[in-house]
Amino acid sequence: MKVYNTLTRKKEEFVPLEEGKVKMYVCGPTVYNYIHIGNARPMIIFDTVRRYFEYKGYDVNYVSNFTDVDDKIIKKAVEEGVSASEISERYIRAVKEDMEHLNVKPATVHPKATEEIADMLEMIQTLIDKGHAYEKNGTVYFRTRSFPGYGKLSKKNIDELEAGHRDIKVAGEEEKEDAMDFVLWKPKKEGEPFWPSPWSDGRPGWHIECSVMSKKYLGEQIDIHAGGEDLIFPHHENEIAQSEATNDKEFAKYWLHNGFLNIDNKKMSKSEGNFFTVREVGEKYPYEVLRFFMLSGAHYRMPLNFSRELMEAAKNGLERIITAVEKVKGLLDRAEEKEISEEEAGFLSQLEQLNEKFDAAMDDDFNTADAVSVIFEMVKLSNTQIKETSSKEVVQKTYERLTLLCNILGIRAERKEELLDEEIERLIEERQAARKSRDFSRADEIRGLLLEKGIVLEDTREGVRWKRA
RNA sequence: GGCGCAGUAGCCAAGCGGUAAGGCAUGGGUCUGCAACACCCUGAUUCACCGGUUCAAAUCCGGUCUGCGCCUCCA
Repeated sequence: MKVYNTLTRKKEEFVPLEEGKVKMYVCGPTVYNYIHIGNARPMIIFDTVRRYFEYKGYDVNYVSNFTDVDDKIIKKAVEEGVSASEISERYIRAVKEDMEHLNVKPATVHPKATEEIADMLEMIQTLIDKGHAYEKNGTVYFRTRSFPGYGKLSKKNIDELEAGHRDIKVAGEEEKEDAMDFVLWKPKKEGEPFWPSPWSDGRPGWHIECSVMSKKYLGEQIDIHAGGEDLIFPHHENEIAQSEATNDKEFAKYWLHNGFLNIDNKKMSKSEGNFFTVREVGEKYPYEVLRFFMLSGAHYRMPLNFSRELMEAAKNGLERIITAVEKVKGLLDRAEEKEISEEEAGFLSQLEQLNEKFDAAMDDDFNTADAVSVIFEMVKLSNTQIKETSSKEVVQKTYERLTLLCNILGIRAERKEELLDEEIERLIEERQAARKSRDFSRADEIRGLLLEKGIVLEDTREGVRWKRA
């Protein structure tokens, strides 16, 4: 199994620190608003990574935080005249709902920054004691130049960074020893939430959170640390500096970063006004379409463009998979238990081969786009080979394989069991009666009527099927 | 200025040294009362461009053009 490691800029064979176990940390959202579809990309990608590891038999300890104290949260709280925790609690709830809709499994632990302050104070103190941090007027800074490996993840050179930002440096923060130093702890301003500390009443800097939560829930060394590519610098670079300076051990072995989700080939941003929340998209498309789009649209490290046309294509593609799964499922009850024919034996071995092809795609740095294409190949195989006369064992195996692969990608491939209201049921029956008596104009009239209600009918050999438009 | 990514059919996209996966869309056909679904057929002598290496290149090397990202809060 190969994973692309940002640290080495190479695909590497995945070797866990501990046999059979994967410890992974994924930087979670700052909860000051509903998440947008760009936030959803890493959630879906790394949830899929996790599912694949689990499928491979690993015991995955998956930690993803909520940053619940931050300038943006405070700003929002002030705007609404409520407490910061009210804001963060509200949006944590919303994120969890969105995650559930997107079929993102809850993390093993979802730590919140505000509940880990004690451990942060401890790590900051250690850094001060070891000479990696210093305090000035209640603010604690990390002494960046004291960590020799600084820049190894982002491949940046400290001196070049400084040169490029002389203008910004002038803007403030003159009390720092060095422009590259970053904040570990900062004093409160009037009205802001705060926690007592040896240096000042205040709150932690952003980067220290992840170092602390990762250590607390996964240990000093972890297998995988992941997040969006924009976090490489400075966030992940700073985490490495803090964690390795504290623990004197390599922090994370593999660093995985997903590419951006773009709109009209431009990065989503609030200033451009070109962003959509997960909920907005969810009003127009089923959530599973969004998930399918994210996994089939491009490799996770590449930028992914979002547009109506591409979502339509994803919707139609997913529909094809679901239709195939439903067909096989429908045949399950009716299929006869009988000896497998020679032809079917060949079919079964093809199924097996496709499953291996799927694994090979996923083994190659989680190539979900390729993996999805294998599902399509399996769909075609199933559509052409599985019929009413197929033996039960073959139908069963096809159904299991198809749903297994979909499950690994977190794609819900079955329509929800849903009861139609009585009137609709009655209309469908009436239409069937009309068709039987060859009153096709009445039958078509009813079909049109149902379509207006968002019900699409399909007359298959196995009877009438319906789905939501 | 520094670091990095990408350019493959109408659209999306895989492939990363051995002669172009898959999906969507289009057009034709089979099935169907019709429609939908499904199936069959329809598509790149060619992978931005120019050189080079090689028996062999979309894949490696050099250069050019174009688009994008990071370097500041950001998934």
